[in-house]
Amino acid sequence: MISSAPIACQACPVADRAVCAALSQDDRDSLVRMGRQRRYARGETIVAAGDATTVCATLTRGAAKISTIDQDGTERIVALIHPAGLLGQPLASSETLHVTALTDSEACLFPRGQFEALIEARAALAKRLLAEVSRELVESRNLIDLISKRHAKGRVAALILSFFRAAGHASYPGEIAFDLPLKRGEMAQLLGLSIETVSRTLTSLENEQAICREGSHGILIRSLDTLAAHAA
Amino acid sequence: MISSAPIACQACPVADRAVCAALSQDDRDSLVRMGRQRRYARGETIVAAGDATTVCATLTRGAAKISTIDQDGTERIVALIHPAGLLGQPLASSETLHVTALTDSEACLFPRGQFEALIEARAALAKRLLAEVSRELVESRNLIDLISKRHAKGRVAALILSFFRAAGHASYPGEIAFDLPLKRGEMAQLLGLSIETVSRTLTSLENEQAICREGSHGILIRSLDTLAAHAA
DNA sequence: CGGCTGATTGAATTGTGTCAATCCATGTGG
DNA sequence: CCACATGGATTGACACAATTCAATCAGCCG
Repeated sequence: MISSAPIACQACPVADRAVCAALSQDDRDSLVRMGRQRRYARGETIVAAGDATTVCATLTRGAAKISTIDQDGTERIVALIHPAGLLGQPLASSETLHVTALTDSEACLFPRGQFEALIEARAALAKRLLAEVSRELVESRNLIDLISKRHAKGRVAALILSFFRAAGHASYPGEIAFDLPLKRGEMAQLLGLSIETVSRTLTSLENEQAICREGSHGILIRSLDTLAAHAA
Repeated sequence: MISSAPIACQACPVADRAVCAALSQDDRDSLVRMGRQRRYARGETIVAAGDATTVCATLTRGAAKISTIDQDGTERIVALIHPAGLLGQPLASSETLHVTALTDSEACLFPRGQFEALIEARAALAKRLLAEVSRELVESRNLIDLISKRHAKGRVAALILSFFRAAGHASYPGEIAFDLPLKRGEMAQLLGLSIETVSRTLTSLENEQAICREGSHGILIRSLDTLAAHAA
């Protein structure tokens, strides 16, 4: 068990983008008092299926996946969360959703009941939350956009582009390196492909000079255009 | 152009489930005054890409799809909306999303600015909206769950089950018929398959007694178990 | 070092996309 | 009322892409 600590907003890398930004100093103080900050190692569970009704959180550092587990134990990824994103929506039942850290991560956890009470009391927070959930909805639809392509190369290219954009370097020229915090199996599952196809597709993209692989998760983009062409 | 009319909440089939249900009589009256009710024929555009920033709406009858169009003109469906669902999220930029009626439908349209002002003023509306958008987010993730399967039969079976559930008959025994308001091309596009594969998969499901087709859109479920097994 | 997990590669099989023909329902105009 | 055109759905044949099974490889930790 990794230790949890009081929340320190001054040091928060997403203080301006997270939903808490909507609050007055006073309200934020009371939110801080009821929340906890916690670190997670890669692979660690952040919110288990049962807890989803009792807790919600903001991811401050790292990356996370939201997934379901069906009866025969197969995991199915349904969302990827980047810093400032929400883990466990308030006001929505999601008893079957697991949240897991994809890389070493950090999050601020809030008791769901108290958090919802604060929503009730502060219209600004509700509005900000609404905006955030709407944003996640748009992202989720982008994800659907990704995977409803007919060919493996298109899906993989689109996934790479999506992480590239999430990493922040919106539209740089030249070569950019970043991390793809998913294992092959996770990519495969998300894209509806087999592990081997993902692997082969990546080597194929590398052979045609679209990307370079660095280790198993590092990606260096050599030709945005080629990727975009495949993803189209 | 089909005529638009003042909103009549007494006759609204989703008055209890739609977001407007959160409002007091007075507030609802003012919402009614700024909104318009309108009918749409199958295939008709409800919200065009550009309008998405100026209007939002509640679907009261029928079914709709939300889609993007990429540069080479290919449409890509990213969500399916059922009655009481939202068309065009307030507070989220979605300039590239088209909304189209899948069947003859009806919706209440609201000017986005005025609607957002009302959100600002009425916490209950914001909370209700938040709940609705969260629900759509869950549904969107279900959709991802649908299509991130590796085999065509699983995807098609899961889509049928999803519409079956949305149609309301949660868990009936025996044979149930309902309508699948998507053309083959739309199903294909959504599931990342070709039209022909969708067609062949349906005949295959029919051959193994899982479903019966009635016309091109009617589905009669003969074996929920078989479908569920494929969708697993 | 040996055992582990994850990634890659190869060869054979199966599934899916593509192209093309046909079918069916619907609607239109003569 | 029929002939015809139209858009969608279905079916077949073939090529190609993806899955499967199996072997190998690379990195990591005890």
